Amino acid sequence: MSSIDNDDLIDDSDDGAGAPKVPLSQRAMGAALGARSAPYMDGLNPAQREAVETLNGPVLMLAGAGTGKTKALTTRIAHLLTTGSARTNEILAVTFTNKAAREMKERVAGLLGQTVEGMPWMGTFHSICVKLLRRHAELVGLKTNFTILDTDDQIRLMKQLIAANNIDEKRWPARLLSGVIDNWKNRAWTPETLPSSEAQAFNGRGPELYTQYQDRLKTLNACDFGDLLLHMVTIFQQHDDILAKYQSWFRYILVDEYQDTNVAQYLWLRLLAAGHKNICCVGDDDQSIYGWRGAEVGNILRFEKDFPGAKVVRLEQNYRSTAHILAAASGVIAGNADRLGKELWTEAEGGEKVRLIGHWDGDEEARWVGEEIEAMQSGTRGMAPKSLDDMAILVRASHQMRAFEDRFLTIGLPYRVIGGPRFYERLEIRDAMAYFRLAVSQDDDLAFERIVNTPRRGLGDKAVQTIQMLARTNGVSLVEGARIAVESGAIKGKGGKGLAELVGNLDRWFNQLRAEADTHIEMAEMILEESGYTTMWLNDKTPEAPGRLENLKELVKALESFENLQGFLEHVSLIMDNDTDDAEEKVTIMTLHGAKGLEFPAVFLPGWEDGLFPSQRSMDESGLKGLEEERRLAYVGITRAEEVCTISFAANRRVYGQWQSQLPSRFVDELPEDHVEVLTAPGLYGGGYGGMSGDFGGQSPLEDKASRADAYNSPGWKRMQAQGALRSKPSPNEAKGLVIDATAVSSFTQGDRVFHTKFGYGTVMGIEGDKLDIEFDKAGAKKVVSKFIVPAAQAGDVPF
DNA sequence: AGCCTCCTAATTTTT
DNA sequence: TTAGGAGGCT
Repeated sequence: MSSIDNDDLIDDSDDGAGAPKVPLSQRAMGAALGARSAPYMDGLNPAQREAVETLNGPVLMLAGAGTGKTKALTTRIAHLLTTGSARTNEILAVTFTNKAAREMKERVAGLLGQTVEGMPWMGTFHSICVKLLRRHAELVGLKTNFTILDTDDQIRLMKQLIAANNIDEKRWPARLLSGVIDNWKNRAWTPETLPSSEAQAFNGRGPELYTQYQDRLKTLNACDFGDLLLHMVTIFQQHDDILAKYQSWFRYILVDEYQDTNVAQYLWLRLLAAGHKNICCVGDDDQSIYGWRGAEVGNILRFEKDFPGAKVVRLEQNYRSTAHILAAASGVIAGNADRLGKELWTEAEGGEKVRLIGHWDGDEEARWVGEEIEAMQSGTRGMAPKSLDDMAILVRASHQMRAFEDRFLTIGLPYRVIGGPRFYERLEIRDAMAYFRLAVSQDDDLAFERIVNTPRRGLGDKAVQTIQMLARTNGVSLVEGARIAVESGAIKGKGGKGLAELVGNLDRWFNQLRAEADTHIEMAEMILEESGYTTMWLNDKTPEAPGRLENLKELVKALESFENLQGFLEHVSLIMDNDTDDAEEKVTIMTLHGAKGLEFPAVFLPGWEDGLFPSQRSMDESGLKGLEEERRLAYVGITRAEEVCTISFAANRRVYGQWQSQLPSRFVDELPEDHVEVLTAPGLYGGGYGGMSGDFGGQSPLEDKASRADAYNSPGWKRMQAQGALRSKPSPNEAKGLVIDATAVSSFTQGDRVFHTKFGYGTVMGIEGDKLDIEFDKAGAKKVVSKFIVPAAQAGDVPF
C-alpha cells in the first residue's frame, strides 16, 4: 500500500492534464549555459535575478509589497525548467489561493511562450493535499473517494455532537467548538497528540469532542479543510517510505506567501524539503495578517534557523507606489518589533503625499469620499481623470461598507463589493450540491439531512429522528434508514409519501448516473427539477428567489467544464472563486484583508479610529501581537495605493446603534509628517460645526459639549490640529495651484457639442460655475469641469 | 409544521 | 442597529 511508482506521480488525472508529451527540460537543456541571456530573464533587477538563479539549497525571498515577487517566482520556475534542473511534474509550487495558482501558471506559460499543461503540482496547499490524500486515504481510515466538508457541514456535525453530549449549546456554541478544533488542526495536533495544556478547552470537553468529531468524520468518509493538511502530515510522519518517495520526487519546492503558513503547513513543507532542501519560500513578514487563522509569522522569521545556510534575498525595489506612499507605509510598519527588516524604495519621482482628513461622523466621511471619487473620475482634482475601476475603498470590517454603499446608492455612483458570501456558500448552491452528492453517493448522511425536508415534504424533527434511529440500529446510512422507514411504514401520512418519493428518486438518479455519467449536465437539471427544488424557488415570492434561481443556472453551467458529477464535486469544495468581472466601471469596496495582493491607483482608507482600526477586539484578545498584526494591516492598506492614498477618520461613529466619540487611530500618529498632507475639512477646522451645535437637535451624535471637547483633546486630534495649524490657510490644493481658476470658465453654452478624453463626445445640458452638465453619447450624464472639455469640432466630431 | 417574537451578539475568512 | 437563531404559540 505504500508503494508508489513514479507513473503515479506523473499522472495528473485530477487536473485533466497529463505530463507533457515532450518534457520541457529536454527541449531546453541546451539553453542552460545561455540562461543569462535567456529572454525570460530580461528586466529582472539584481535582487530578483539572484532569487531566480540560486536554484539549489534553501532560499528565502523577502519580497516587499509591489517588488515583483510573482515575477521572480515565475521566472525561477521557468529557469528551473529551462536549465533542465527539474521537469514540470517535479516542481512543487504551493500557493494559498486558486487565483494565485492560476496566475502563476499563466505567467510561467507566458515566460516560456507555451502553455504549461504539465505542472500538476502547482496549486494551493489544499488542492495538492487532496491529490495526495486520495492516494493514501486508507492510511488515515478514509476511502479514496472521501468527501470534503465545508464550514456549514462542520458546524452541523458539531451541533449534533454537542447535543449528544448533553452540553448546553447556548453556553457552548458549535461555532466555538469548531474554532477550537480548527485551531488544533492548524497546529497539527491530532486527538492523540493534543497537548495536556489544551485539556481545559471548551469547558473541559474539548478533547473528547475532538475525538468524537474525528470518529464521526471517519464514519462519514469525510474530512474537513484542516484535515487535508493534518492527515498528510500524519501520513508523512508515520510512513517513512512514502515520505522518502515524495521527497525525492519533488526536486524543487516553491512556496508563495510563506508568512501565512500555519504550523501544519510548515511541518508539511519541512518534511518534504528535509532531503534536498531545495526550498524557496517567498513572503513578507510585514504582510502577515492571518495570525487569527493560525498563520505563524514565526515560520518566516525562523527560516534561517530551520534551514541553516539559507540564502536570504531581499526584494526592496518597489514598482508600484510613489515615494511618499512608500515612506508613509514604512513609517507605520517601523512601529513593529521583530521584523526581518526591509526598506522599500522606488526610482519613481514626484507624486502626492498621503492625504489625511478628519470628519465629523461616518456619514460625512462617506459623503466626502463619494465627492472625492467623482472629482477624480472627472479629473477635477487636477490629475488626469481616473476610471472608477482604478479606485478602491478598503475597510477594516465589512460593516463599515454599508455607509459607503448607502451613500453611493444615493448619488448613483457604481460600486462593487468584494467579499460577502461566496458563490458556493450560498444556501441554494449548497442545497443543490447536497442533491448532487446524494446522487453520487447515498452514504452522504450530511447531504441527506440537509435536503430531506427541502423542499418541504412534511418531514419534521420527529420523522428525521425516526430515520436516524433506524439507521443507527441497523448500522446503515440515513438513506438506507429512510428506505427501511418507507418499507416498514414507520413514517405515515404526507411525510411517508414524500420520503418514499425521495428515496425512489435517489435510487433512480444513482442508477442513471452510473449508466450514463456523461450526461451529467442534463442529469443535474433533472435532479433539481424532479426533486421539486427548482419549483420550490419558483413558488417563492421573496425578493431573493429570482437571484437564487439564477445562481442555480450558474451552477449547472459550471458543470460544463467537468466530465462528470463526481469530478465536479471533488473540485468544487476547493474552489471558492467568484470573480464577477462586469463590464461597467465601478469603485471597489472591500476589506483590507481582501485587498492583499491587489493594487489600485487611488485608495481610500476610512475609519482610522482607535477601537475600529486597530480593532479593539484584536488588541483585547491578542494584546501587542494583535496590535502588531493590525499595524501590518495598515501597512498592507497603504501599500495597495499606486498614486493617491487617502486616509480618513471620523470623530463620531455609530457603534451597534450607539453614537460613540472616536479618537483618531494611533496609526495616524505614526504616519511620518513629511509624507502626509493634512486636508482641512471645512466643517472641522473652520469651526463650522463648533458654532452650530444647536442645529443638530436630537440628531446630534454627541449631546454635551464636554464629551465633544474630549474628542478634540486626544493626542491624535491635537496632533492633527497642530499639523493643520502649520499650514497657512489656503487649502493645500490651492497652494499647489491645483484649484481651477473660476475665471477661466469656458465659453461653452447649452447645447454645445463637446469632447472629453475619457467620456468621449457629448452635449452640454447645463452650466454651473466652472462645471458643466454634459450628456455624453456613450457615458451618460456627467458633471465635468470645463477645463477638461474641448469643443467637439476641435476634436474632429461630426455634429449631427 | 410554520410563523412570530424575543434574545443576544457583534472582526478579519486565501481553502 | 440589525441579523440570525432559538423557543414558544397556533
